[in-house]
Amino acid sequence: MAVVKVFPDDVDRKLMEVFSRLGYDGASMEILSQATGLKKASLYHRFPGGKKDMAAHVLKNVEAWFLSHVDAVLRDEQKPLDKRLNEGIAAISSLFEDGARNCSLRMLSACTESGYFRETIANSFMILKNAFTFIAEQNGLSSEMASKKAIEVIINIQGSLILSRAMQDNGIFKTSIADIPERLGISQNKNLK
Amino acid sequence: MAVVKVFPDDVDRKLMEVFSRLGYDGASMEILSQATGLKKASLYHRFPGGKKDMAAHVLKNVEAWFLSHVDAVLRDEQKPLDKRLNEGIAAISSLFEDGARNCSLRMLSACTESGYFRETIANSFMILKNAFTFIAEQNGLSSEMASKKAIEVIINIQGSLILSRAMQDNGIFKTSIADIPERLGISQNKNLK
DNA sequence: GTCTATAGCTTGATAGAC
DNA sequence: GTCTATCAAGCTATAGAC
Repeated sequence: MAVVKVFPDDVDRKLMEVFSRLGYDGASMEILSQATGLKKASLYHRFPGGKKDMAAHVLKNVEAWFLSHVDAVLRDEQKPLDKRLNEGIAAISSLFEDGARNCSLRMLSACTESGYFRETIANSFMILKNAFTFIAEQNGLSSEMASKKAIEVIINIQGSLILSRAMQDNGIFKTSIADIPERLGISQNKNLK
Repeated sequence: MAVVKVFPDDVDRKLMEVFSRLGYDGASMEILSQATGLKKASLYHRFPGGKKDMAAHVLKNVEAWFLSHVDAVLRDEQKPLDKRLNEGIAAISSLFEDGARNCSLRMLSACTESGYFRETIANSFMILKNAFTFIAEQNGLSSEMASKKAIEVIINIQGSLILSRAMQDNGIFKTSIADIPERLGISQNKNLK
């Protein structure tokens, strides 16, 4: 399977990496400047609103990424259900570097400017929830149960990411990710291409 | 059931509240001063090492709290298994204000000084893991399975807390918390005093 | 569109009176 | 043990050359 190139633009990717590692308040303009290779004035040229604009831009990129790499994938009925699911899971795993990278949504959801980002972050989580609910329903679960299971999947992704970083053991994330199909009651066919 | 008074000392409690809301980098000395009602110089008198000392002190308090309100409770064999579990869960729920408050461990685990706190944070998570593993083993689970289930419990607490805050719906946390006994295979006896 | 230089403010931290 | 006053450093943000 091809490696998922998370963000094609280098600056976008570096901004996401810094915010997801240090959060909004920990990511200073100096750090963001060094990470991107752009001087501070250049960053202000690209993002007139400053740091808030940069973080909002990262969140917008993350939302678009979830739409194309998870939502669209899980809803692509041209492929078998379990294959779609595996693809979406693999994408998520690569976004978080198999447990080595924190989630930008989480890192930007609790900071001195959290009010400014709240709606965007909630929307991204909702996209994920709806995508997993869709595939769970297609697998035969009731609407209510599918929704519950979808939330559990997101909880497990977020929680295992925290524990993986805290315990410095990516295995926690990997195990949690590997259990997602079973959690949704979708069995794995190992012989699929 | 008596309300669990999280931290008896007012200053300790306020410090915990600020760090758990804004994280390390978002919690400025000015904010910490206003929250505690102590001027900055007074805070430095109590915590010569400054902000790092304050955060470390919060983490030490949290660790002690987990030992007394969760670990000791789950291991108290004088009480029936399900009652112990309910008590520990209720304590955790009150620490996080039924889903309204972020976890200090998480908020301090990813910041510009995260290396300074890493061991303490990992230790607190290990205390929780061992406590839940203990009660799961007592319930008849194999050592391996009990450990796996204990990690799942912590993952669910952390993940549901994130989602609750992001979606502004404490029900997500409450549901996840309520499912813990079932997750450990420990049935509930509603008639227990 | 990127840079150097700098303004103006906030930060973490300290000195010293009481 | 708490306070007022203050410092040097780092911060976000801007002006203006190229």
